[in-house]
Amino acid sequence: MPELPEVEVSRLGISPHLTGQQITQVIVRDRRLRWPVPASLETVAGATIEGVERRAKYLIISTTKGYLIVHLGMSGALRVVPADSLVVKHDHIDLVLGSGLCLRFNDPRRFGCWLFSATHPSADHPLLRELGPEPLTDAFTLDYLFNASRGRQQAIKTFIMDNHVVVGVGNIYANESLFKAGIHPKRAAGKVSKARYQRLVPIIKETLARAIEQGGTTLQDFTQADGQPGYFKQELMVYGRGGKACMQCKSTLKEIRLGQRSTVYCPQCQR
DNA sequence: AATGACCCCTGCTGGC
DNA sequence: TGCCAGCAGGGGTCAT
Repeated sequence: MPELPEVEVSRLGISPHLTGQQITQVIVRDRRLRWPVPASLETVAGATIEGVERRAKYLIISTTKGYLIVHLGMSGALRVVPADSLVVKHDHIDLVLGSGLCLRFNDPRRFGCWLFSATHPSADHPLLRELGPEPLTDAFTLDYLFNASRGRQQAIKTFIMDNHVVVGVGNIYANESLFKAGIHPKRAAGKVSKARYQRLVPIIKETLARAIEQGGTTLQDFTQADGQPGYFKQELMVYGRGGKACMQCKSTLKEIRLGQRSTVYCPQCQR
């Protein structure tokens, strides 16, 4: 679920309910997340929320008493619900708000995290300080990506999924973007021509941006008890379609593993 | 420095 | 129907 678009959609969905609200209570039901939830998390009780930002797939909740760093991992979800809503399995954390609502975190696999930072984490926190540029900003350019790729033997797919290179390109969008750009996922990043990066960079931006727009469906369902949308499934050209026909040339799509992740491509369209 | 393997965890699917 | 292997949208850490 949480690709960059989903995280951004979550941010847009929760931000209006959080900003300006006082945190009346912090409820931690299970501390066993990616890292143990620190006791310092509870110190934001009584603080007022100033805003919610996103950096890569991290959400940063700014409060008058410090910053919360939230990651959804593979299966995490954030919802704004009435504070007395029935707690279900895997509801690990609540931020109870003065409005009577609460921000509720559910995460079956517990790969997500909730951490506290006294200072703004984007520049100095170990998890955030080494991150590459945001793909949807002007910092992510053809020249940047091309220069970063020179000398790299690594497969281009793992290269564009590397958060040091560019953040937020998850497995789905790496597959889809390389297909649209006509680039074979195993090709060495350093051997892809500048002309092909010139195609790839805007394709990554467009693919992510459109998915955020589609995430609007999730946004509408946001306060409902459960919304399990499959809204970009119908747009996927290769992801999850191994063995099926290429939508462009009808060749059989190949599925391989690259960096422990399923990788699907068209051997005809992608070189 | 760069690269790849491994692991964290639960839930779902597909094969037998 | 039940059981089990394999896989899942992330990413930090460690060994090479």
